[in-house]
Amino acid sequence: MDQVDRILEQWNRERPDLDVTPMGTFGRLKRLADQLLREMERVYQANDLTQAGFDVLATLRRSGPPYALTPSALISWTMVASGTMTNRLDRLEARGLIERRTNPADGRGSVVALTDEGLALIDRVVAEHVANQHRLIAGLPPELRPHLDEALRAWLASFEERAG
Amino acid sequence: MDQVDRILEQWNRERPDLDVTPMGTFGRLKRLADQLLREMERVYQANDLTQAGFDVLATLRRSGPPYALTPSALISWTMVASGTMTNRLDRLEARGLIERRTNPADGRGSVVALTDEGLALIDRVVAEHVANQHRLIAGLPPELRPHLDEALRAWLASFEERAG
DNA sequence: AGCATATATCTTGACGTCAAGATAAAATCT
DNA sequence: AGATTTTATCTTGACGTCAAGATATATGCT
Repeated sequence: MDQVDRILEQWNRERPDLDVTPMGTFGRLKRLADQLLREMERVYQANDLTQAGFDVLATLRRSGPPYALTPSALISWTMVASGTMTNRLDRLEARGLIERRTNPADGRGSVVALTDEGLALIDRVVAEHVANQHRLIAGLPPELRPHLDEALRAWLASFEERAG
Repeated sequence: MDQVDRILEQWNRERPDLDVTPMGTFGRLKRLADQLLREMERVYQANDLTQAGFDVLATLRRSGPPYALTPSALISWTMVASGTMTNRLDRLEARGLIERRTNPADGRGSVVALTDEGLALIDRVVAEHVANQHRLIAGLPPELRPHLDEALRAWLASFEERAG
C-alpha cells in the first residue's frame, strides 16, 4: 500500500464507474521518473550544471571527436523544441563550455562544438553521473531489472513507431 | 535497436571505461514518461486545462465531498513546492474552478474547494483522461504489465521509505 | 537565371517550477 | 501571560520549456 494505491482507492470510492487500473502504472512511472530526475540533479548541481546543460554536453561528448554537432542534430537527439535548444546553447556558450562555429556546409546553420573546458567537464561529470545511476538502481532488485527493461522497451517502441 | 540502444552504443565506444548498463533503464523510463505526459496533455488541452491544473482539481475531486483541502494537503499529494501550488491555485481561482475560503480551524491557512463549475469540469475530464490512459497502455503487451507494475512498485518503494 | 518552397536557427511571449525569503498566526515553553 | 520556535502560505527572482512567428539561406522547379 503505497501513495499510488491510496490514490486509486480514492478514485474507486468516488468514481466506481471508472476502471482506473492503468492509472497505477502511470502514477508510479511518473513518480519514479520524478524521483530519479531529482536524484540525478544532485550530481549536475554539484558540478554547476543543469539537466539541460548536461544533456547537451553529453550528447556532444558521446558523438565522438571532434565533439561537434549542428543544433538540428542536438534537437533531434534531445527531443526539445528549437527555442529550447537556442536557450541551452546560449547559456553553455556564455560559460565557455561550447562554441558556435559557422557551418561551412550550410550558411543557414552553425556547428556547436565542445571547448576544451567543456570536454574536460563533461568527461568528469559523466563518470559521476554513471556512478550515481548505479547507486540509484540498487533500489531495484536485480531479478526485476530484465522484466522492467523488457516492458519499457516494448511500450516505448509503440511510440517510436509513430514518431519515426 | 532503439534510440536508447544507439546512445549506449556511443557511450561504449567513447567511454569503454564506464559501465553504462543502468543508463538504458533510466533513458527508456524518462523517454516513456515524457511521451506519456505529452499524450495526456492532449486531453487537458482539449478541455482548457494544464497538467498542473488537472492535478489540483483531480486531487480535490478524489478526496470526496466536500471537495475541499488545505494548500498544505494539496502540496503533499502533488509533491510540488509551496510557491508552485500558490501559482496553480491563483490561476484556477481566477478561472472560477476553485475558491479559497478562510480556514476556521487555523488562521494561518485557508481551505481550497472546488466550485460547482470546477466539480463539473473535473468529473468530465477525468473520465476522458482515464479513457485516454486505457488507449495509451494498449501499447504495452498485457502479459508484461504485471512485471512492469511489480518493478515500478519495488523501485519506487526504495524512495518512499526515505522521504516518509 | 528567377521564383517558389523548404529548412536552420533565433526571437518573443506566456507558463510552470523551484529555492529562499517574508509574513502572520499557531504551538510550545518558561 | 510573554517570549521563542514552528508552521502555513505567499512573494520574489531566476530558469527552463514550448508554440508561433521572424530571418536568412538552400533547394527545387520551370
